[in-house]
Amino acid sequence: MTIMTATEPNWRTARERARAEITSEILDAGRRHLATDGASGLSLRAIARELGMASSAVYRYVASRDELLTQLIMDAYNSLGAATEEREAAVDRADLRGRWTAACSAVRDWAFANPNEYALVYGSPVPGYVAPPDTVGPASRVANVLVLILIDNAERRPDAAVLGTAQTDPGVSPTSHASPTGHSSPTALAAPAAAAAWRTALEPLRSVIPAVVPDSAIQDGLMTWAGLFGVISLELFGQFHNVVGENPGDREAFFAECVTRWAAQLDLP
Amino acid sequence: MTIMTATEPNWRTARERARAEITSEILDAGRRHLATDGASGLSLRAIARELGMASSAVYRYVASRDELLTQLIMDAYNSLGAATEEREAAVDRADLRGRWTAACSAVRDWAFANPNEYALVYGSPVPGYVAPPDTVGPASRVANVLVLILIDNAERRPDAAVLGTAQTDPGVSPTSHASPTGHSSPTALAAPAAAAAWRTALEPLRSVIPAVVPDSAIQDGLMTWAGLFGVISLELFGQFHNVVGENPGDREAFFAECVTRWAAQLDLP
DNA sequence: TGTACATCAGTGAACGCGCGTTCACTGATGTAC
DNA sequence: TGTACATCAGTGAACGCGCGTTCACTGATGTAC
Repeated sequence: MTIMTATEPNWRTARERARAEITSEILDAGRRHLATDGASGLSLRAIARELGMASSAVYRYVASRDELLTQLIMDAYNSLGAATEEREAAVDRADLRGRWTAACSAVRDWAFANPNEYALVYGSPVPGYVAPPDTVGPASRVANVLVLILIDNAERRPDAAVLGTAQTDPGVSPTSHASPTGHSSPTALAAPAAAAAWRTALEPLRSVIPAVVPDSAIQDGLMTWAGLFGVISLELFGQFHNVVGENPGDREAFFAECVTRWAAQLDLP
Repeated sequence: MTIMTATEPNWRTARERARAEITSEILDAGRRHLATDGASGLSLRAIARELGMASSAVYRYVASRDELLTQLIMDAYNSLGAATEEREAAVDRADLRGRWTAACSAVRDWAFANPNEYALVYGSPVPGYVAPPDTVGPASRVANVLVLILIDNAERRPDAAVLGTAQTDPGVSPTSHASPTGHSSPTALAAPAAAAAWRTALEPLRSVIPAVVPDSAIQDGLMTWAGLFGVISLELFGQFHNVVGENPGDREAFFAECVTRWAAQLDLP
């Protein structure tokens, strides 16, 4: 069973090597079960059965069902995060639109390659399960990539920052960088003081993003972020039936057009 | 138990009245169970227990667990659809922006009032469950409301249609009605023939929408539709932590700003 | 209005299944001398 | 290099639980004459 090789010299003992191997086999089996039965159908007994071991043996590797679930969630976030970072990093730093496109399609590709892990983290929450704080870091890797693009874009023409910050320009709700129609929000006209409420709402993100990025760009960033995951979720969860074509290439073409328009909304060059 | 009143004269017998009453009690209990245990935790035995009847008695009202689930899904779609239609119908027909705002906030309000039913229909699909075709109609009620707004908006200035239809304007990807930056999509520059792919992808929706509405407006409509459900899902499923503020009014203010900007993207007056 | 029969709601026991988790135990692997 | 002891992987039985669904049965409600 345990093959003695010198190819992995950093493993101390055969026992540890075997342990790592079986642990990852358990995680793999868990991922496979996620596919057929969903998160709430994840069963330690079924995994044990699949690996040909007694159900009690799994407890040598995993403390409980919930711990396995947490592990799978973290892995999913990290896998998606790594895929996105990698694809985005391959693009020339100055090509903001290219970076945006790379990141978006990396997310979509990952989601369709791993639909159940996507559903696990971006679908309905597992009832009765509460995510431990360890998941926060991995969960924000995709967002981080997108935020960096926003920052680089703002630094490209830093004048926009002065126009956009709450201090210098309160109460006005710029509908979009790109709107020539010049609608001002009805709320802004009726109650100038309350119109800054959306800026206040952005505080948590605002506090971790440099001042070059105007509030309005943060708002736009969040909206495209929501659009990205909205499009992917609707498609993956079956809401595109009779809406977007199902012929080869249709879904991809629709998504590509979304990415293009999001880029325009973000004013990426 | 059964109170004899003449207030519902259309009920033929006491038996039928009781039957309808208990059926709806079962559905209510099902909805309550959805809340605590999620769709995959929905249990006929638990419902029977809650109603104080033998587990086998539920089968007088419901053929199987899957049938109950289907019923709950249809009810959810209909409830959301009715809420949206009602709120939107209360707005002056000419006030397109008001109608859009009413529809959007109706969806959000309903989602937060019925988080589990929302998750049931817009969250991860229930593993092993396939929705019967009866659900298609109710499922599209929200979309219908939004589409009608798009149509009325296009009819407001029908010239846009000529500019936007595939026949007269193929290959060019207008990033937005409202974009003054004038980026043309890189795809369009590289391969004009393939650039119309996104138009082809819109065919299913295209075929049920009058020609006054240009392809580009359909694309924008789909993107805001995805943005709407994306924002609601991300918020409801807990992805706004450390992103959008959690003080009273923050989430609402953020959403209101989203609605305003979506309206601008759709070029609503 | 009264009786005979049909319909239907509800019962309780049972079948066969799967689950998470614990526990005392065996036997192999690793470590200290 | 060899032995004695500690560590750890894996076993199999058990506990107590919940589930969907079926079935023969009782008793109440409705209907036709």
